[in-house]
Formats: sequence, C-alpha cells, structure tokens
Amino acid sequence: MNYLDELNESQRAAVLYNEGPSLVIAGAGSGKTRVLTYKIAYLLEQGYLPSSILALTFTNKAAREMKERIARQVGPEARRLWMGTFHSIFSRILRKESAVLGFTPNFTIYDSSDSKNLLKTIIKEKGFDEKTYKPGSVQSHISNAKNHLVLPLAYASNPQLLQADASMKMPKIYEIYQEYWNRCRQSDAMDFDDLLVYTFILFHNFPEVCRRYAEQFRYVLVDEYQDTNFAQHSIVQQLTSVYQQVCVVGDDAQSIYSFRGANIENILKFTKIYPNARLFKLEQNYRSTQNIVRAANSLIEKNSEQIRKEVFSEKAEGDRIQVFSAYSDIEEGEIVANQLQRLHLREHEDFRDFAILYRTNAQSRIFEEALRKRSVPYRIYGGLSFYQRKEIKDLIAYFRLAVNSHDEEAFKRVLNYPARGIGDTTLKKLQAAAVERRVSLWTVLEEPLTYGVSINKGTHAKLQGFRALIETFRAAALEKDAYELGAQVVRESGIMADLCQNNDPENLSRRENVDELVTGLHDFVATRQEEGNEHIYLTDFLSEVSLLTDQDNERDDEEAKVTLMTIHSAKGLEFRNVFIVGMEEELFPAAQSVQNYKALEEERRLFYVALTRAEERCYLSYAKSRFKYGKTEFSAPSRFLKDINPRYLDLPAEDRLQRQVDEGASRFRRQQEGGSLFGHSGTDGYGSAGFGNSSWEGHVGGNRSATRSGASAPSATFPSSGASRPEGHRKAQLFGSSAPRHLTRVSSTAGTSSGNASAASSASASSAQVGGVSLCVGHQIEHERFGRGEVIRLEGTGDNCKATVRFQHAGEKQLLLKFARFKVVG
DNA sequence: CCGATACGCATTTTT
DNA sequence: TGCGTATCGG
Repeated sequence: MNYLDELNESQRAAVLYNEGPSLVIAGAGSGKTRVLTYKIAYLLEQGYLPSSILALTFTNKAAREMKERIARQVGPEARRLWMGTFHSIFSRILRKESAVLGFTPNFTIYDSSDSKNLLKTIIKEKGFDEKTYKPGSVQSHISNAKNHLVLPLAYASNPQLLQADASMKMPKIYEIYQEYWNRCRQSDAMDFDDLLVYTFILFHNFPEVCRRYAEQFRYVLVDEYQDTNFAQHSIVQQLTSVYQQVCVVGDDAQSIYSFRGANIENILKFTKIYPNARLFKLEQNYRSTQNIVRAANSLIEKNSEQIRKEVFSEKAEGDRIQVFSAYSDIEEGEIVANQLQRLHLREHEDFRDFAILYRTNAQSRIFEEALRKRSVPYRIYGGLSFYQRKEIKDLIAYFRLAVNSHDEEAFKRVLNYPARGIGDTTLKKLQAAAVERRVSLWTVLEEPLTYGVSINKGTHAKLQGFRALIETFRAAALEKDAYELGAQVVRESGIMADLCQNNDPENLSRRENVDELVTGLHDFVATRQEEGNEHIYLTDFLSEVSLLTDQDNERDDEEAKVTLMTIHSAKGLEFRNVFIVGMEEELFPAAQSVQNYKALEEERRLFYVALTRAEERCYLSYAKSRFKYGKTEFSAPSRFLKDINPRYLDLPAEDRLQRQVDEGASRFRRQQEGGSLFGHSGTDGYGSAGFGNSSWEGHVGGNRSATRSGASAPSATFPSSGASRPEGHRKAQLFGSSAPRHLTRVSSTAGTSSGNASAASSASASSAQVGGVSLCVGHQIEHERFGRGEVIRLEGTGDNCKATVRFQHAGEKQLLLKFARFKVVG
C-alpha cells in the first residue's frame, strides 16, 4: 500500500476510484503511466484476478513498459494481465474465435503495403485508371470507412459517401471496397483495420461471445484515449457492457493522430457517453520547468475545443524559450548545431539529452549535415523499418505461405522470387482464373487444369515445383518450431543462394538482415520456451511480427547520441534540451492545415506536444528561406510563435519589432478562425455520431462467401470451419523484449555447480538439478538475455523445474530451466 | 528479365 | 531537387 504515498492527491483519487467509469485527463508529464500502473496494482490488491483486467495501449512499447512497471510492483502475476495494443489483444481474441467469422486461427495480417498492393491489383482488374483511382487514396477511404465500422454494403448504400466519392472523381470506390473485402477473406487475411472491424462484428453478431469477454474483463483500462477511433471506442463499449468498469486515460491536448482516424470527440464526449463517469484531472507537470509549462499553456489556450485544465509545474522557473531566426535552412542547421554543441561543452549536457524535432522528415538532412560536420553523434528515427526491407518481406512471405497458403499477397511476392521462370503471363493466367472462379491463387495452382488455366508443360512443371516447395514448408510448419522452420526456409527457398550470387555491399547487408531475422526467430523461440511453452510454431512468430514496428526492435544505444525525429514520433518522450525547428508558415502549421480550423488546431496541439517534451531548455527556430522541391522558397515565421505569450520567449531583436506591427492583424485573424468554428461538422464525411446500427447490420460477409478451398463460410450463418490447430495463447511480450540482444550464447550446462541438490518436492524447492547444473534459491545467475539476477524461487523437478529470478535490470522472470540459457555465477 | 529513362509527386504514420 | 515507380526496349 506504500506506493499510494508516491502519488499526489489527484493521482491517488484517480487510482482509488473504482465505482464505475472514469476519465483521467492527464496533462503532459503529469505521471499518467504511473497512475495507470498503480491503478492496476491497486486493483490486483483489491482482489481482481490478473486475467480479469484488460489494459489497452496504442504501442507495443507502451504496453511493454507498463507491464514491466507493474511486474516490479506486484511480481510475476503481472504476466497474466491482458495488456497490449488494441491490435494485438484483438488479434489474440480473433485467432481464438476465428471460426465463427469464417477465418482460420492462422489468418494472415496484411500490413499496409500488402493492402495497397491488393488494391492496386483490384483497380487494374476492374479496368479503372490508376491515375484517378490512386491506390493510396482509395486505401485511406476504405480505412476511414472501416474505422467508422462501415462495411462494404453499407458503404454502397450510403448516399453521402457515394456523393463524396463522386465529387472526388472516384465514384466506384464502393466497388473496390467490396472486392477488397472479399479478397481479404478469400486470402484468410485481415488488414490492421479489420482487426478492429472483425472484433466489433464478433461481439455484435455473437452476443454470447461478447458476454463471455465482457464478463471476463471486469475492469478495462485504455491509455491514450484521445487517439482512439470510432471502432476502438465502440469495442470498448462492448467490452464494458457487463460491468461498466472502465478507466480511460488521455490528454485531449495531445491528440495528433486524426489523420489516422483518431477521433478527439471520443475523449471530449466521454462523460456524455458514460453519464455517471467521474472525471479526474492530473494537472501537475513533473517534467518541465515552469516557464515551459506556462508557455505551452498559453499556446494551447488558443484552441477552442478542449477540456479546460490548468497544468502547473513546481520545478524551477527555468530559462525562457529562445527563438532563433535564420536566413536559410542551412543557417538554421548551423545555429542549432552550434547551440547544441555549446551546451554540450559549456554545460556538459550529454548528447542523449538533446532532441531536434521537426514537422516533416525531409527537414532532417540539414541537421544531419550540420551535426556531422561537428562530429556530433546523432540518431535519426523514422527510416525504413526492418520489416519493410525487401529481403525481410520476401522471407516473411514464405513464412506466411507456409502457414496460410491462400495468402494472395505473399503468393504473388514469391511466386517468382527467387527467379524460377514463372513470368508475368503465367501469373496473369492464374490470377484471371482465380478471380473468375472466386478462389485463391493457391487453389488454382493446385489444379490448374480444373480451373482452365492453359499453360505448357514446362510452365506446369515449374508451377508444381513451387507448389511442392511450399508444401514442404507447410508440412514442416506442423512439426518444426519456428526457428527450425525459419532456418529451413532460408536455406531451401533459394533466397540465401540468391543473396550469395555476388558480394556487393547491397547483398552483404541483405544477408546480414536475413541472419538477423533468423536470430530473432531463435530468440523468440528461446524466450517462449523459457516461459514454459513447449512448441513454438512459426504461426506464433508471424502473428506477433506482423504487429511489430521497428521501434519495438530498438536496441538500447551504447553511445550517447542526439535524437532527430518528427514531433509525432516524439510523443510520450522527454529530453532535457529540445530544439523545435522549421517554425514557419506552410511548414508548421503545414500548408494543408491552414484552411480548416480543426486541422489547424491539431497542428497547434502538435506544437504543444513538441514544447512539452522539454524538461529544461527549449529552443524554437525558423528559416526565412528554405530549399524545397528544388526551389528556394520564402516564408514567414509560424503563426504559432505568436500564440505563445511573449513573456516566456526570448525573441530575436528584429522579431520583437515586427511583432508590434503584427499584433493587431493576428488578433483579427484569430477572431476569424474562431468565427468559422461552428460552420464545419467534420471533414471526413462521417458525422461523429451517425454510425449506429444500420450501417453494418448483418453483413459480416458483405460478400457472398469465403470460398477458400479449405474453409468456406457463407455470409448469413457461420458454421465452424474446422479450425486447423488448437492454439495455446501467447503472451503479448515481444521477442527480444527490452534486453540487449547481442550477448554471447551461454549454454546452460556450462555453469558452475555447487553440490548437494536436495530432492526437490513437486511444489516448491530450495534447490534443483537440471542438466548437470544444480541451482539453489539465492544463487546468482548470468542469463544470456536478461543479464544478472538472483534465484528467488524454484518449483517442480527435473525437466519441469521452473525458477523465478529477479534480474537486476530486466525485472522478475520465470524461467523453465530446461530451456533457459544462463550460467550460475555465485 | 533486367536496365535505362521518364514521370510525377512530395505532412504526420502508434497498428 | 531527389526519390520511387512505371514503362519500354534490348
């Protein structure tokens, strides 16, 4: 109970309140995660079972961090909590309940490039012009619809949407949407949005399933609620329909993801949807100086739509925010780099305590160059992710096919890679037959003649060769573990051979990446086994890896480096010293945002997020000219500079003069912005409340059927389609977790032994003997991935012996000694 | 099947 | 300007 002392009054109130829905508005740096973790700890203490608590986050990272913090509080039982991203938790549920929806438990998760490619294919098939029907644009329309739970049939009969599409010269989007929907089902695949949509459908169409989960989850917590979309919001409602015990945490002032469907209304109107909800506000900022907090307050005040709050800091007043004016983007880079270096040399600020934040990725180059020139180490976030690399995608495509051969996108990707003489023409023939007969490409491949594909003998042989290859993997997938199978695929698919054709640096790095993936597989299997799971199949790896981003793979950096990133990706982070650069009109706010006040307010929130990343010092800079698209463009300082009360700023002399002139004009403009406030009702064509029942009612299928050869499911009813393999549930922990990944392998037989192992009882023992190593409670061990730790508990005997180890850095873990890789060090 | 060339596009991106 | 993609030619 002592942890309650570590909370301030409002934090404690939020933690202790337990009698119904609650909304916690957590100002920047106000200890939001602390409240969430302590609240969960408190619930556990109150007797809630870990498995009855569901905590949803947006990022794997957030889930992982929270899990670790809770584990520190309450020990290993934290592992039984249902804590993870919306997508990972829902995919876990969907894999279990897949049959009634007409999917198998091994369904593929399409990433956005898969879905874009599929859309491209469909657009071509339908003979639409790709210039008018840009795949990316169609994709975002469809995504938007899904985020609003509008299924194809509802879309096709929604005059508003049809008209909006028509006015964008894409009147046939509904048709593409329908086909896309069918094709995903046919491929036994869901895209990211589908994970939400189908969860909603599952709960809606199968009330008994909904009830089962709603009864299991006696308490639901949601992090970053301002970023939820309508679908997520609706599912939370479904899940809390029994107990109404829900706590959502967020900050409307930090809602910056509307372009991804996040709906700020969800948080603004929470107390209307749950009329008996209690509202808590966390207003003390523990992160930033008073000056920074006040500056940020004075900025966000200019927004009209928000939950009023008074964020304050009790830290030192701190320096004013210094504003730098540069003549050019290059000079801006110089100024920032100079100031950064000055702080490093004079104030001994560590490089890792600096961040340079920008609106667009394109701005990074200038700063890279300036830093490189000064030999300042830096790290840029937001490059291509590991999983986006060609060789990795190729390999994963094989994995996917091994698990789900109906996966159309994976199929097309590797049918002729490495080259096996199956050209475009052949693929087109297969594709045509598949579309015609509404079956998967794989089904056609199995019996080309039945489906009327006319090909010559040679091609036929090649196709059957490919089929045999995949069949081998498929058979192996049922027996081998993920690592063994992965290694086999690397060997036998011919990818490695292809990458070994020559030794140019390109291929070299690709080989390294492939090796890294295999190592990742190995770690994944090892981690799972240590946790007590016997068989770790490739499908387990895939279901996790498809929801992973590169940020989840981050290695803790040895070297101190300056951080360069977009403001979006800086959300949730903090740095002692922050440079916010490119404070110019048409850049920040982005040119596209200035016409519509909602977008402009979002940009302002984005700036608010940027400011509130800073703990000690914050700098703003702008350039009067900037090289853009091959031309030098001139622009005015950002209007946002004028939104900050000048007493918190240190302005360049010229600007101070100019400001007096501008003052009147800017006040006038603000009135105008405010004036248009009530005119708009959202720009996405989806009213915020208009998506009740009728829009998705009764068509899971929307399509006529899921005509996969193996498992077909008509749309009206959902017969169980023999789920192929019962699947044990995995925890949502990430492979590689947060531990350093490059430790040398230590065999568990190589440890020192320390004699007399007493016969361990089946329940609990003080010592154990496994594989020639004896281990006692109190022993220090050195684990391959988790590092140093002390054995605090031993359970079971022989092969089944399980040790609970408290690691110095990795927290408490349970290890199955049979699999764990460690050595005894004392 | 690959390479050269032209074209068009260019916020942000938790999953 | 500089990249990624689309298309054509050898």
